[in-house]
Amino acid sequence: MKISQNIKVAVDAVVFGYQQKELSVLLIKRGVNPFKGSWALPGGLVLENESLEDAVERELREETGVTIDYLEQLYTFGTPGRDPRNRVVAVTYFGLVSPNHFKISANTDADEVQWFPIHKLPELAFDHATILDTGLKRLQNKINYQPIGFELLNNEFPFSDLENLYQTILNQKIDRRNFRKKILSFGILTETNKIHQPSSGRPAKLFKFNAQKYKELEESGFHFEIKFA
Amino acid sequence: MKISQNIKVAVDAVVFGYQQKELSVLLIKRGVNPFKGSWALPGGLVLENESLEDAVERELREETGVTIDYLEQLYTFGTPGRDPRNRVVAVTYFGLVSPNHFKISANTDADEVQWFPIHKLPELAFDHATILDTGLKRLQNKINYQPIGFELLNNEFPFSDLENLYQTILNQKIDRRNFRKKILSFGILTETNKIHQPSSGRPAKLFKFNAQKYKELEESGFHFEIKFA
DNA sequence: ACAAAAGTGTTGAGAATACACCCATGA
DNA sequence: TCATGGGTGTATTCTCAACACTTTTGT
Repeated sequence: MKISQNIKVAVDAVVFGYQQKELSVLLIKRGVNPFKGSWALPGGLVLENESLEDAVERELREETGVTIDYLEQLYTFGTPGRDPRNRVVAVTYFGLVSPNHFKISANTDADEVQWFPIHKLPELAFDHATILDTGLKRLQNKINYQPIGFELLNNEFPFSDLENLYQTILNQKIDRRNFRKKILSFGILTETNKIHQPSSGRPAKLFKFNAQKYKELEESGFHFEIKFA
Repeated sequence: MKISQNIKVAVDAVVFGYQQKELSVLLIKRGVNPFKGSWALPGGLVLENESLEDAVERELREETGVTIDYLEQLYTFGTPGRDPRNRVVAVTYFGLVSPNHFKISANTDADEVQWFPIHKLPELAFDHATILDTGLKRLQNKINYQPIGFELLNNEFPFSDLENLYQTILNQKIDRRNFRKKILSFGILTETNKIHQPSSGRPAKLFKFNAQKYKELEESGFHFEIKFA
């Protein structure tokens, strides 16, 4: 049974960053048709001998100059007609970028790539709005049971950053005392002896996520899990 | 930028069934090279104008004659070299089949399709062992926070079936009293007035999963979740 | 009467929640 | 001294875990 199939395979990435208490997504402005001039998720066709992960990383590098800190597969979108030219199956990825990699477009036209706060998104090309939404839901879910939030913070951070991050992503208030108690009880944060000087107010101790410790705990049956009132 | 890309897109399905206290997977015996004669997951190339879901359903129908009761996307495997012929990207699906759809191969050679208990698997073609494992993990995870277990049982079932199902899938003993209490407290089971006569022992009431009720509860913020000692 | 599976409650321990004031710093 | 954000403890409620005997039926 020989089937002549002419479907293209692409990768697209929903990449989140967090700065100044805002969650943002990395978008590029399309330079070619279709949807020329529209904003879209970074991505493109997979090369013949390239793994899917390599393809995403390459596209991100080429189109945005961003260094990605966390990457996992999100979902595959393949409905016929989602690309007006050919049939394109898009394997999408979910990425996180830490603030020190937040600077973008070292090697591309600065007009063509930009962080958009999640509440100020432009119209998106193709079905990218759906993809983005899928990515956001993944983030909102996963942050409750995997320590991925740390990827969106500096290596060393004051506790309030973590609080704010969760509040921003989940879009709800959380109890500061209970949250701190819970997170600290996990024993996956190391207290550094540095302190952070906020623009005003009392200085704060800086903490560090201890990935090594987390792995150990995980292997001995520990589950990171946060619930909110 | 024109890229000539010659990657094929396939779908494969990890389909689970549950009968006689055993969890089984649906496999087919390959009739063509490569891996002719090997067991493999049902699947095949996507047709030009067919959605991915349609493709899985078609392949399952054609190759196994099975009617699927639950289907969701699992993961996409695309490492170059996973198929020795062309580059093939496989979008894999995770399926569940209820006991009344357990009969297979109405329209295919009976030798070519078979349920294999999860602990008596043959060698599998391609990277299908990895895919199967991914599917099994999905099942083991998801059964804890989504009411998908019911898809593996008859429409009406005695409580012990549910207990055994969880024990089988999670491969651990669970406390009957606590389990029943927890599940019933959700209010997503309807007690029928039928009873089930076991081969020996006291007859049991039959229950039914109330999908309507579950949807309502879910919309009002309820989360199905089971934890075990 | 016995074997087999169904059905059923209570108690203690630990976790989640709700809640408000003092502290350290810079302006 | 004031404004700003950091840091901390307790009492109550709820949920989870541990645990064993009685009931109904067929043989």
